[in-house]
Amino acid sequence: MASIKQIAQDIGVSAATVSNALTGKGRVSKDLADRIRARADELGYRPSSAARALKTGQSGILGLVMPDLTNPLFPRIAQNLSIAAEARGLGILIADSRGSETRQTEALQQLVGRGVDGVVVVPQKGTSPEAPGLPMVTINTARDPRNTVSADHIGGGALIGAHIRELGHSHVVLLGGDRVSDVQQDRMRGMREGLGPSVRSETAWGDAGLAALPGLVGQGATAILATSDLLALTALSELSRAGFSVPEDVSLTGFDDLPFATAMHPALTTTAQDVSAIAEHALEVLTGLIAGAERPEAGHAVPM
Amino acid sequence: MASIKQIAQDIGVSAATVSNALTGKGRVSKDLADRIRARADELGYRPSSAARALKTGQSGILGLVMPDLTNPLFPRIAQNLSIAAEARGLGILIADSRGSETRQTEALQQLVGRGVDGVVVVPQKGTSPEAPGLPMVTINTARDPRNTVSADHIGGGALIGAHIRELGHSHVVLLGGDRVSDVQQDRMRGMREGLGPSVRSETAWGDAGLAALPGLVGQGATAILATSDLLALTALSELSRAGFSVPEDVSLTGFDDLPFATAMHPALTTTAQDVSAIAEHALEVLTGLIAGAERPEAGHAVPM
DNA sequence: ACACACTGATTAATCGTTTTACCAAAGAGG
DNA sequence: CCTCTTTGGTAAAACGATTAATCAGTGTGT
Repeated sequence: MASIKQIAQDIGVSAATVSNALTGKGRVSKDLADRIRARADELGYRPSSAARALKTGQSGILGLVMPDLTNPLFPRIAQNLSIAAEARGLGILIADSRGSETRQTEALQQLVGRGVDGVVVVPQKGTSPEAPGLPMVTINTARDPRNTVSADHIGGGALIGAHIRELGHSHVVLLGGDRVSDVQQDRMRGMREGLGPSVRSETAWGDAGLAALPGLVGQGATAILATSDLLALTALSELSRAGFSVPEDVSLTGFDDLPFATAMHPALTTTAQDVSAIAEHALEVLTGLIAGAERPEAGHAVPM
Repeated sequence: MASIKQIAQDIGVSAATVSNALTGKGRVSKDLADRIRARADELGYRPSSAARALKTGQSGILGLVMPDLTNPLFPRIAQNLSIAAEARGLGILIADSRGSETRQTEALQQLVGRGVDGVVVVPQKGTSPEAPGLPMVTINTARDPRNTVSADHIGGGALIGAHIRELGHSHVVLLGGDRVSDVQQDRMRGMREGLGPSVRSETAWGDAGLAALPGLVGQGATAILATSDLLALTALSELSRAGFSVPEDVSLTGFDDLPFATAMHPALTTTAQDVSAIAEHALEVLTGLIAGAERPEAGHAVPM
């Protein structure tokens, strides 16, 4: 309600002086500046973000396009991005593309229309959207050419693979949810690397893969390596329905370290992304781009 | 980039006419309006939301204050609110208070500073925040006097209680996470109502309550009624660690119907909030308040 | 013919802030 | 005493859209 003009009148100076005093930019005497600030918080003054945005061309708001908020991993990313944004005095406008690619592009348009200064996109599986003339960073995986920053999914997969190999397994199943997901592809590739040539591994995808699990275990597979915790949970249910118990009859690993993974009994073997570091780096690059920096030539992978 | 002035010059009319043509408000001849619109999308014109907000005093953005995005229930609410907002042409700025009450008030301040038109608040357990002179709706539970809309937690609890009673249980444990949570209090109250006087029930809270579970089951309790799915999952882990199996030795129920509840085997008995209806009603009330309507005198409870 | 309504457009003010250019007064240096 | 620099401040023009007030024509009814 209270404007800069109000304060100016009260104190008896010009609006420009008030602006200078509050932002600390122009030249204002220490004493006067103090009086202005005092009056400002007496009135509970808040600068109009609309007016400021209009004049400066910067809204101080970033857009965030998420593939699906009901998948627990993404809110975690959103939360960390919002922490990182807050630390920089920026706000975050979240758009959910809810699984559809068309909604993803719509969301992007919407955000542009609302005047965000830049966008962070976690792309829909298998897509690589573009923002029309707007600073943008992508959080995906190394496989995506437009990727800006991501967890080192290959490295994380390798960790799990190696762990399983060291436990002495010699026949395992790699379980993926969706072939078109670059992230899952990279996790699988990493797992194979970690397992090495000595371990026999079979690959199973999606619902068909889930259904095939009991059979594969019957044929001697001693471990299931899922590409996500959610998938591991479903696999667990499928296995116990078929009469196999974990970890007695077969080992099971996940990916992402979702809250329920540790609450499960026995706790799911899993691996955690450093979501906070990813968010931090994403915003670092994005604020750089907004300030006019060059786009870094290569994506950055945060270790697991 | 392209402004209204740009279009006006190109066509050879005044800026006012362009504005009128595009918003459909003033009087513009059909023919001219068409030419203006055509030129507008040739240039890819997007009205500056900052300018519009400045002039009209409305940003078209709502604020959303969430207690903790890592709890899977809240992203679901956020998602549904964002759907409801989108349908009304509004954007949503999300702030996460991450479990702290001070951060909750900070977040509210921040949103106000960013010029949101109104806020939806899902309060921190046991708190009831206020927004300074801003339209606001609260999503909590009937117990909260400032509540605007909520699931019928009492009714939901009663459903579960009745279900358990009908199954023939005569000695059960009500398991809560945190006493200060109004929502959990109401769920418990509902459960007691549903169980009726014939069923003996004991109440257990928090970590101490979890630890006491095996003992209580040993003393003859045949069902555990948790106030949330997340809590039920932890209870499951605690029970199986103690050698009890679910549902053979003891029954277990949850609340919220989180995705993992159905993925568990056996599936967790649980109850679902109609989050979509809640979101819809919350925005209905909020947009009403923004338009100047009176605050409805009582909170609205969406049935389970 | 004359007042009158209607149509289609324009002018100009306004929202609140930032910012450039300018100005007055005061001290510094010669 | 005159010029030069520094300090502290103001005036005014933006930014891009909306909107009330106005105005020039063109029919219309009497």
